[in-house]
Order: sequence, then structure tokens, then C-alpha cells
Amino acid sequence: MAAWIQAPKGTKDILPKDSENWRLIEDIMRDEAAIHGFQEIRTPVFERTELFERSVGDTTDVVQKEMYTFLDKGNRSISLRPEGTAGAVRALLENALLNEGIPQKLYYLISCYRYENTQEGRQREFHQFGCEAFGTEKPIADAEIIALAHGIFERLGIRGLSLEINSIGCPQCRSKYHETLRTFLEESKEALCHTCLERLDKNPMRILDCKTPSCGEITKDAPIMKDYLCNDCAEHFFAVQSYLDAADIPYKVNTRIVRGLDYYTRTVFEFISGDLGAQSTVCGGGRYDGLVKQMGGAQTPALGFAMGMERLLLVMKAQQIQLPQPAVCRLYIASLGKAAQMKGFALSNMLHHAAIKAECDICDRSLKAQMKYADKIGAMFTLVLGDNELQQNKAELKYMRTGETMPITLGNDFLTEFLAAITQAESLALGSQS
RNA sequence: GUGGAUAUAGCUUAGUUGGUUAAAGCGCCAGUUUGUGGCACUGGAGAUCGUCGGUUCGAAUCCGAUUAUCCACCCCA
Repeated sequence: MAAWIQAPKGTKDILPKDSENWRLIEDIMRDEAAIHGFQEIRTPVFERTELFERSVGDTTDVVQKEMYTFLDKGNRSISLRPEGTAGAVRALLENALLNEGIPQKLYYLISCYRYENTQEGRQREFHQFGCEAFGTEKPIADAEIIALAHGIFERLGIRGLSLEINSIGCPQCRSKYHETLRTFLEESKEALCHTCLERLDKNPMRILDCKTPSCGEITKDAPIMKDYLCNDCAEHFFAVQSYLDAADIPYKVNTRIVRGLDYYTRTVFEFISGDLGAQSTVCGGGRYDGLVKQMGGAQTPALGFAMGMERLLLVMKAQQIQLPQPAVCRLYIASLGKAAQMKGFALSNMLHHAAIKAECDICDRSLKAQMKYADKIGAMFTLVLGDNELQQNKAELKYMRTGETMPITLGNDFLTEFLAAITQAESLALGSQS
């Protein structure tokens, strides 16, 4: 296969055998968001590079080394979105959605782009479902948005996800904690790994997340954020937990959860799966009370999460979760000759107008080949049209499962007679199942 | 950006110490005498053996480079 006909590294086609599952999952997400009062927002795939630098943070890996950035023909620096929050906040401000009332609750289903090395659960183009809520700093909002994500996993039949939550405090208490942590780590500076040494200045909290055993050894007894939260933050975190308890949503506090995007404050959470490889986070999110103001809006508390579609699909595959199959073709119309093909086309159109799934021959194939095709697509009924049938304006409707046939007229009553046949066949099928 | 493994038809794989025309199963298309699917049988299409270069009389096979995939670091959903 010539290289130019291969999809670019890190991208995947979603083929018919999978796209039905994607659609079903997306439908559940849309519905779950809708019943929580969230409305869809669609924003551009690309934005001005500056937007991501100023929101996601220009010291984060995502912005620093993973963005697809280019100059357009007008010499503007443009980037493909690496995540969804920045665009949502930009649209919120630009269209003054907060003036329409509070809270604003938005969701999106988007593709995102990050220039990374690929591995299981990590691609360069990937898809996210995300929710964002603006205008409330109350802990019940944190619990609601976690409940929304939790509800989606439940409806999809996913088991064994662990919800881990933490509070990384507000800028005030966090900077105090940073100082304490930094002094603690300075003592065993020599033993830290190379990358953690660099983190010491910029973002010491990330060191807690390091998987290098030696760093883990050092941070084992490190001071934890929880003990340094200011009164308001501590109270908030405690209240979030009470609401989760009230909603019967199991969780555990993991003081090592540190999110990699700069805008997070207070509550952060992840849904983690043991059925994935190293990329085990299926859903991540948290509060970002400072972002809207930082982007030029009024001080507006906000929070959100995103879940990775591809990772979700991997978990579901690992757990062998069966989704409902698409509706089968109700009728395949086989035809012999041009006149019969024309009639078959007209009859299938009649069914399509009644929203019934039906197909007729579009390849001029032999009757046998047509029947084989009908069998392959799992057609419920078949109808063979030839000169005889056209003359008599009648045909034999064949129920494929048993091979039984029944007469049907090809005139105006065709639709009603066919509907009756379906009803009868369905009641038979139900009867044979029990 | 770093490390390890892999690369033969649409898919799953075989291919001997380098030796003629690269093999099989599944899938696809068609046929097995009149206008009816599943089963069986027969046939057909489909591979410049990831790509480029080297060694050799001769390379799918040996060597080098490159690309892609998978896994892991890192990062994150």
C-alpha cells in the first residue's frame, strides 16, 4: 500500500462496523446531558493559538509541545484544539451567554488534536465528550457534574471504574502549600529524577504524580494539599463529598491527583479504569474558578469534565459490553429483469416513505446472488419480482427465518399488507423466544 | 523527545540452510442446467512480501536506513 493512501499517524477511520456503536454511545451522552439540563455547544476545530496559551497554560506540555500550530494565509497563528474547555469559555464570553442567565450548562462532542507518540488509548486525533457549567461555586454543582459522568458510565453498563477526587485548593492556599512542599522536597533533591528536578520550581505538585520509584519513596511522607487547604476550600471539599455520599456515588480521595492543565482549582477528579493500558483515565475534570476572569470575563466560577471516546470504547470492548444491534432490513426485493427492477424500486420507495428499512437490487445481479445478499444482511422478508408477478400484480412474501411464504398484492394495499406481515412475524419471534 | 517489539492478499497466518510461477483458511465475486438464501463442491479476482538501498549469479529470507503499527516512559482524555 502506497504511503500516501495511509491515514496520518495517530488517526483512525471509524468504519461502519463501529460507527453504529459510536452513535449509540453519543446518543446516551446527549440524553444524559439533556436530562441534567445541559445544552449542546459547537465551536470551531481551530482557534487562535493565543487562546490555548492563555487558558490551558503556556507551561503545560499540551500547549508547549503537543499542539498542531500553523500560520494561516493571513499570517495568523492558528492551532487545532487540544481540548474543549478553552473554546467553550471563549464562545461563552464572546456571545455573552452569562447574560442569558445563570447557570450556563453546556456539553459538546468534539474531536481534539495533540501531537503525541501514539500508544493504546492515545491518538493524535481523538474524541471527547465534555460538559461545562458556569456561574456557581457551590459544592452541589461539583457533585452534579460528577453524577452526570457517573450516570453515563452506568447507562453504558461499564463496571469497575474508580472515581478518585481531590482538592488542589484556591491560588491562595495552594501557593502556601507549594512553598511547604518545595522546602520538603529540597531536602532530598539529589534523589529526585531528572524531570522532577525541573518540576521543583514550576509545579512541585506534579512530583507527587511521578511514577519513578525513587520519587515515590520521597513523596511518600510529603505534606499533602488536604492539610493545607484554607477554611473555605476545606469546607467546600468536605461538602462535595457529602453530596456524593447523598447520591450514593462511590469515590475515594486520592491526594495525588494533580491535573495537568493550569486552569484547575479546588475539586479535581478522574474516573480510572483497570481495563486500559497505561492510559487509564477515562474521564477527567474539575473546577476552574479563575479561568473566565483570566480570559477577560467577570469573575465566574466554573467546572467541567471531559471523557475520551476512544478510551471508553476500549473499556467497553474489554468488558465485552453488547450494545443493541441496528434494526435489520425488513424487506429485500429481488427482481428479474428491468421492468421488475423498476417495480421493486417503486415498492421500496413506498416503504421508505413509511420509514421502513428496505432494499432492492442495485447491481443487476442473478436471483441467487440477490438472495444470498438478502441472507447476508439479515433481511426479515424477501420478495421476488418477475414477469409473472408483474402480470398478476401479486407476489409471494418470504419470511427468511422459516422459509414460509404468504401472498401479498403489489397494488395500493402493499404497505398495509406488509405491515401486517411484520407484526405477525414479530409476535411469532417473541413467542419462540420465551 | 526516549526505549523495546513487529511489518507477507481485505482479515488471520505458513513460507525450510537465500534457489524457478510466494501458499492456505476466512472474506469478496461467479458457477454447480429452468425463478429463491444458509450447507457442500468448483472456479475467479486480489500481494511489486511496509519503503529505499546494500551483499549475492539469485533476497520474502542476510545487512543498513527509513516509515508505520503495537507496547512502555513522558503527558493526558
